[in-house]
Amino acid sequence: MENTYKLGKKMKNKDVFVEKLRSSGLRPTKQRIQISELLFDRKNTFHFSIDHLNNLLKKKTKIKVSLATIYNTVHAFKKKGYLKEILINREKSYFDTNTSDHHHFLNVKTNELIDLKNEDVEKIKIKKNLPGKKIKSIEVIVKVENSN
Amino acid sequence: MENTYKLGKKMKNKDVFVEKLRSSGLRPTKQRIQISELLFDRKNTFHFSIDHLNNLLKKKTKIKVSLATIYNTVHAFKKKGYLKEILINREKSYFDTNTSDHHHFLNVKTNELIDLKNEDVEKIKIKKNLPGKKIKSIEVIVKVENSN
DNA sequence: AATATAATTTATAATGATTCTAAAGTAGTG
DNA sequence: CACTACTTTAGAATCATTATAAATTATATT
Ligand SMILES: [Mn+2]
Ligand SMILES: [Mn+2]
Ligand SMILES: [Zn+2]
Ligand SMILES: [Zn+2]
Repeated sequence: MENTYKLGKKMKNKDVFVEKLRSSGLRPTKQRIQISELLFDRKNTFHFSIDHLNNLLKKKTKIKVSLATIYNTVHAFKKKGYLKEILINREKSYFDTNTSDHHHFLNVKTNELIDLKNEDVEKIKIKKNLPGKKIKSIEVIVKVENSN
Repeated sequence: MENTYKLGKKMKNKDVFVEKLRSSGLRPTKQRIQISELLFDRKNTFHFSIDHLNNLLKKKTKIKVSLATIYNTVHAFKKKGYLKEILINREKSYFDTNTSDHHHFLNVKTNELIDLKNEDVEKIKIKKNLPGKKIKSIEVIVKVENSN
């Protein structure tokens, strides 16, 4: 029953994103729709840098999107909670289309990130607490390298 | 019996760092000795940025040390294993004089880091492993904010 | 102690990801 | 269509970091 539209016709993907943008208070411009399709119209979530997204746009789409708009859009999506930023590297920002709480493997050679499923990490227990502070998130990064 | 020198006289701190530098293959220049004293001649380890270290040098010492030398020295010390780099922020690099394996609280408002003692975190168990890869380190960052 | 050599420091320029600016373009509203 | 606020864009500005290359210094050698 999800993804219905008007007279029960299935919505086109584009319309889903138009809806999502509008309901977020973001005008559904062709740039934002195009970026939404690249980021969210997939079976699996993934991790990307601005540079990576820029290349995707150049390869997979006809419209030209300026770098400034890519930055603007990614930050808008992050602010709305559709993306998370991940800190693995000082040189570049990385983003994650998986916005749930989860942990990561990080290949230190390639900077490739791989999601850890929650069942793959035993619950983290912090036995200390800081007075006047509350825990906002707990993030684990497991750095890995080739084992030969 | 640690920290002895020649005829059993106690080494001066400076001499300790001269020794440490020389045994690391780094010439004991006055800049490196000065930075060593600021970073390592303390009761407790701490976290710092290049900017922070630069301010310390200006306030606490007479000699002038160029920014380039601060960068060079911090990177040399990191390479020798006397410092660790911590990624909490894309804007700046942060370093840690505690080079043991340990986890952190991070105050997301102030970017202040606080070490978690090993006994404060229940052992992290990763139940999945990546074929052909071995775990190099596991780092936990517990983000905290004011709880009012 | 003077000399030679390589390492180090330094001022300054270059880099590069990100942010800013302000002008042109576009979506929504009536 | 006309109006307004939002968005996109090219290009400039920012700023932490790194590179460059000349001057200085540490150390080994005579
Ligand atoms: Mn950001
Ligand atoms: Mn570095
Ligand atoms: Zn992820
Ligand atoms: Zn620490």
